[in-house]
Amino acid sequence: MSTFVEIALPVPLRRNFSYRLPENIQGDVCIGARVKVPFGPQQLIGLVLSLTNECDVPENKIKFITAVLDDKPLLPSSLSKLCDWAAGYYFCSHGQMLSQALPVALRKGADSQQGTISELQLTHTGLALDFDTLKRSPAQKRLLETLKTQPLTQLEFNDLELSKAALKATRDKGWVEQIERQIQTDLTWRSHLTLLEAPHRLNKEQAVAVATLSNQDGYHCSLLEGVTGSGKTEVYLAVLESVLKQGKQALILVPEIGLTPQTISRFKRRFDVTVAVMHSALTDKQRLEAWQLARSGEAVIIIGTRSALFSPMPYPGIIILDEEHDSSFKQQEGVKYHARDLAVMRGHIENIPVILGSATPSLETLQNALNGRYQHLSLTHRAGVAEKVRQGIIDIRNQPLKAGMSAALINEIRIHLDSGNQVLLFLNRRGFSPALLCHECGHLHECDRCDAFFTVHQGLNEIRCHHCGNQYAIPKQCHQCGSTMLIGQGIGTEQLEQALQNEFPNYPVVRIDRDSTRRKGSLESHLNAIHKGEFKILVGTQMLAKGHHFPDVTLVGLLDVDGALFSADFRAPERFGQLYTQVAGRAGRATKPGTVLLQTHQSDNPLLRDLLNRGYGEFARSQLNERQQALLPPAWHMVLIRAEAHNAEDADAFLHKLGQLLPQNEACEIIGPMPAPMDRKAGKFRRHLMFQCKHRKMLQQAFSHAQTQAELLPEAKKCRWSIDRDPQDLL
DNA sequence: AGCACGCCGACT
DNA sequence: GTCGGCGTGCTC
Repeated sequence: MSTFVEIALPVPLRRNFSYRLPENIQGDVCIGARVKVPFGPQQLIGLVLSLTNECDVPENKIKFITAVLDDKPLLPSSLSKLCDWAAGYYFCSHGQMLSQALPVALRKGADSQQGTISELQLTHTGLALDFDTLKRSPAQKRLLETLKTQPLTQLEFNDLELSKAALKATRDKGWVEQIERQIQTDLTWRSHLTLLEAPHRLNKEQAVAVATLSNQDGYHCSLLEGVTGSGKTEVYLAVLESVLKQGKQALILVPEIGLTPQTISRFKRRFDVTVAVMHSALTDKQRLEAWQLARSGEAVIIIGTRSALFSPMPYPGIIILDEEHDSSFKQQEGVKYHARDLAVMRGHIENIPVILGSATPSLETLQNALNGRYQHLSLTHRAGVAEKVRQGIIDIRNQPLKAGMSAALINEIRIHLDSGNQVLLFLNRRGFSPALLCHECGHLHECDRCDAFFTVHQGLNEIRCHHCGNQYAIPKQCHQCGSTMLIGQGIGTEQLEQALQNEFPNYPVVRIDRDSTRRKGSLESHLNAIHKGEFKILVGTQMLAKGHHFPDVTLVGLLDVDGALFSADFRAPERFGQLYTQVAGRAGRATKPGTVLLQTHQSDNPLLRDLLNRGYGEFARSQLNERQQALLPPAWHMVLIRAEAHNAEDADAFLHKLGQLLPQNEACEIIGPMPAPMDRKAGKFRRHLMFQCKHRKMLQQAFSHAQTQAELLPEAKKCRWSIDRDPQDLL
């Protein structure tokens, strides 16, 4: 009879915890069940990892389990295997991994079995109501009319895009009530799949892809490389049809920005099945409901962002990850897992196919496709686009610039505007100016907590540090010499917007960046206005590049190619290639050929020439070659250890010791400790240590050994440190 | 991550 | 006098 249990707890500590089992529940606890345990001054909920008879934790420290919450494992075995593997791969504890994988509500102790879902429905009064009396409240009227045909879940209510106020009003008047309904496991879809619309006609390439992808049994990973507008989604839908017809569920992962109501409705329109949507804006309760819909098998299509990867599926059929190159698939806080890599692993474990789709595949995926680990399918035909995009480089060496724009660019903008089209300009720097300069003494105003300059935000009359929360009113005088001659240095989107408005007073300008879209829903309303043609000039940061299509844009300008292409990060060229290809794909359509213009000081740069002349595919292949030469990912494997402390020495000392625990040979490389690209951030010093290995296995073994030792170092307590396996950026 | 404990500034 | 700011240290 076991007396001890090992528990995974959702705390950011890289270890598990042991507890004693009280006599009265010894027989009733199984591996994988949730338990409530005392942890310091609080009670936490953890998962049982194992039952043992012995335990080396000192007698006086070990405590008793408070309660057992589940009588069977919470997660299906495939998911606990995935978490197991991921904990090893990302050098974290099971508890850390589980706190990513479990809906918060379950971590807080919500009932896992009961599976209820709350729905809105009409009350008796509401049913009896004459809707014509609601002429002056159209939103309420629409809500009541929808509810008359069917009850709505919270999520379906969100889809209606009605305000919370409208709902509140109808509830306050006693017309609408919220009830809890049992999730009924309606599995008729498994034998009778109904299509709501006829599939589109596929072109030859699509048909080949669908035929290949539909005839797979068991695990296969495929890269679907399809240029923008080549109809990847139609391929997904056709493959889904065959998966669903076999009575199996599908998991679809999309980037954060890609999960729009349009994307979701694309899937809902085709199949008459329950679609569960999971994204970061859900409340804990909504997320739990979606999770339970997936686990019961009632949800047939589960579509979501990164964390939806951990949705349980009793009838798993396929995993599709769209825009696989997108960096939002990499978790940046807590366990820094990559949803793409874990999706492939999950496919392995569940023994189901995985499709990675992109117009601009990441070098990681491309390498796997080229060496045959993944199947490589291509869609090269852009539907409805006759002419190839015109592309041009504007050499801005020694050119006078107006708010960052050369005369050539301004001229081109005018031509496109005057022929009635829209123009899109990219500048990846928000604010008015990226620095505030004293015209008399040359002093640049620097954040007192970071190694960074303040950005001037003229509209807010503030200077802000974009790296911590620091903000002040724009100073009247120089902090160094007292002069009042302060000028903004450099160009941000806010200034570019103003300059364009002055230059083209007859063409309305809109700016899309984090500042102009801070309010919830304002991005959508801006985008709508753009589609209606209310704006002719579009200014924006990367935000504007991803996922949005503007058919009337015929000119795209990239103002600061140099900043994007030549950053300290080794992935900068890859990212730029992807950005460039994505925006080029957005310019123009059948009747209106598109133009893309790049401003650079390095017009003969070979990278840039390569990208423009040969396209992303070839560019990516030569990049891959360079990474191989430079012993960088994906050729070699990398783990980055970040340490931060109030004084730099503490961080350095720890990383130095850690470095000494790592092996030294020709198949691995230790770089650092060195200052992070931004040495001081939010008042703390940040240091990096990189460990790279030729072989994945060696990195795994060497680092997990070193990590265990490092935890015990006295230096480890003097700083905060984190591990980033396969880092996406080195910042 | 929480949460407690502990030590210094502006308020009923 | 104390309420509360967040630095530090611990959690089987």
